[in-house]
Amino acid sequence: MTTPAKARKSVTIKDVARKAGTSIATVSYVFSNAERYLRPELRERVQAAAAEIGYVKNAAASSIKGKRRGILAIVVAQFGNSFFTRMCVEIVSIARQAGYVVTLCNSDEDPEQERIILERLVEQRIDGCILCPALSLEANTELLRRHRIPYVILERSFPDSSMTHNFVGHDNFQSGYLATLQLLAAGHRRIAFSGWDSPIPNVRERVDGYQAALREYGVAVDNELVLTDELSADAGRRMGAQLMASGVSAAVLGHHETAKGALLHFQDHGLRWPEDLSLVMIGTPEWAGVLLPQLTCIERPEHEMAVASAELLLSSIEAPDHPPLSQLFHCTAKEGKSVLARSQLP
Amino acid sequence: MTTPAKARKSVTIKDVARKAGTSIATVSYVFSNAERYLRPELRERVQAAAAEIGYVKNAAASSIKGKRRGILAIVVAQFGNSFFTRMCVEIVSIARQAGYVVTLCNSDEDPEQERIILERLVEQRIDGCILCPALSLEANTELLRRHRIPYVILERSFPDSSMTHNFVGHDNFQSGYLATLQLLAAGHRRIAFSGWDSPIPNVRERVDGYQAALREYGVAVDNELVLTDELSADAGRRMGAQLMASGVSAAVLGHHETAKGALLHFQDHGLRWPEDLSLVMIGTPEWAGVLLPQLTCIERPEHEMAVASAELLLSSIEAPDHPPLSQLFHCTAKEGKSVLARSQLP
DNA sequence: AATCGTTGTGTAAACGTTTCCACAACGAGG
DNA sequence: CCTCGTTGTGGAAACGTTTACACAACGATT
Repeated sequence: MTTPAKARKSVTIKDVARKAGTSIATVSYVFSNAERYLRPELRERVQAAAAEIGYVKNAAASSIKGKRRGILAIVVAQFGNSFFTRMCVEIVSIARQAGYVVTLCNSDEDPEQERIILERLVEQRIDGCILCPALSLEANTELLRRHRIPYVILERSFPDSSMTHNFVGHDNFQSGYLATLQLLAAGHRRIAFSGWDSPIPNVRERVDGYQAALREYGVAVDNELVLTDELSADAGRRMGAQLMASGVSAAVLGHHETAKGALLHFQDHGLRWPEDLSLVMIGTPEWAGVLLPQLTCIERPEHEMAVASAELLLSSIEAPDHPPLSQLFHCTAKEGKSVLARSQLP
Repeated sequence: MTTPAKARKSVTIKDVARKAGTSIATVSYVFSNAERYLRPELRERVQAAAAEIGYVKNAAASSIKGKRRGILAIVVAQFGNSFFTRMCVEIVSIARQAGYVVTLCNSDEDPEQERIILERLVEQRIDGCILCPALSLEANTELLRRHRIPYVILERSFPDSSMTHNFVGHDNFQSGYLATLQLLAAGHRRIAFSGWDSPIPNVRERVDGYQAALREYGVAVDNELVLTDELSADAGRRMGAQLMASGVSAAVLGHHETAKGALLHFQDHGLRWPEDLSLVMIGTPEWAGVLLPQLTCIERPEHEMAVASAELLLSSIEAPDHPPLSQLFHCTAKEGKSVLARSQLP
């Protein structure tokens, strides 16, 4: 009777030591302690033995002796959102250069999912985390703090958070302000705002910026012109219809997801931009590049934000007791063809 | 002189045991061995103690005793490609339900990057991997096989691979065929193909499908009409120009990335579809949803493919010695407004 | 009262690393 | 020839878990 081929045990440091005719300590020094001086001949002999039997060190085992884990995580609330996708790509590549593997997670705007994800990440004893939180902040960052896992809050800020958390995000007030300014400067006075009806402060801040810009131009703020709805293309279509009915000459599309629906509605119903309605959109989704006439977009400095958050995380891993840092980035207007200059009449 | 606050050691199973007045074995049973019977009172006491001092088990430590690691990985060659992004979202969510955390990696079409990534993943002793390989297959899957890490090749197949690898992908021949068929059926006869000039077989197979469809309709294959170029919007623009100059009445846009450039070129130069040129695109990028007139797209069954690859991976983790399985999915045409029916003249 | 299952609990030996520390080998100085 | 630094190497004790196994406690059988 033949014994069934049983799963071969994995190759360990011991096997390498035996093969190279040395001790396990030496092998460990070769792979995990570059400072330690070893006779070059010995070092090479060990490496050759390792290569021959296909040894790769076990990061899990090494981490329980206090070495760093080698894993970072990014937890975002909207993984499909290309703003996050693009930043993730950059963050992952920076992290890899620093020797980390990155776990990407999607909470899908669900704080409960987020909690489950973070618990699993804590189980894995990740070295650090970049978090774009769903809805609320305290509940889940508490978990990270208790386990002394350095983290950076990305893009979504909450009141008073700068004292307790590392933060990288953009100035939502400014993006709302800047968007509105494009339209005001072109002579528009009846300007609507459409956006996501969200409990997170970002949207509210954009509206505040919008209103501040209006006031600066002496335009009365009309709350009827602030439209918000849920985050879907259908909701966007509804708002598109409302915009068409509202009689405004210009609109700020405050969130790309709903903007998509509004634009589809416009196309379906023959509304042309900028002839019939001037538009400025906050954000630069993939499709903004192919849609003509090109929209004027308020662009977030994605690259800088990705670099900043990655570096902030890496440095707070190095210095865990460093006081929290906040970095607020500003947007720039990327001019398209969607704003029509209009005679300056009331 | 005050001692500096040193990093508190992490909470371990021992602390819980001490707090609950029991042994570490019992604590371990509570958290990692659901079958084991324990007095309910004891179980609860342990859980309460753990909650109180904030214990979370260390997955790394538990994995070195042979328990599964709890980490899967997806390595794709084009992370920004929304086809992959959307599948990733689904795979991650299926994996999470099975208790895994998923690491997402981007090789950026670079086999060397891919190797580095896979080596790190092996270091982490991941439980399984879904891989969309850059350029070649053998070099890097060898590493996974040697470490007995179950894997599934996604979307990119290579000759003879079905014997050695698990595979989930779509039938590129069929997608090329189906795209061309839309145009042939509408009466077109001079039909161009534009696509990515890639060493991976996918594109070649699409061209084969395109040519097979032509032959089936008795149309002579003209190699001049097969355009390929690198993967960029600029290359797409070049091909757009070539298409306009070629005098064809219809074209298959064989890859969304170059298609984007071609469409921009068309828009810039006043070429309208379907009036001036009928178009069918293989793939459904985000922007296909907003561009009017809506393109007829050849759609891959993303959802089914995501589910299939996740389940294939999970099941080959359960049964590592199961022979490799290949699943080939078929595309469907999603009709838009970009194909003009044309009188059946030669 | 001695024996025997049951049932529940804890001791201790792994797992694959890292790293402290002891010590071997060796040439130089007495 | 002995001692003493150097310098390089390896023995062995951790790290936080899991789990085989021994055993305590207890009621039921002889």
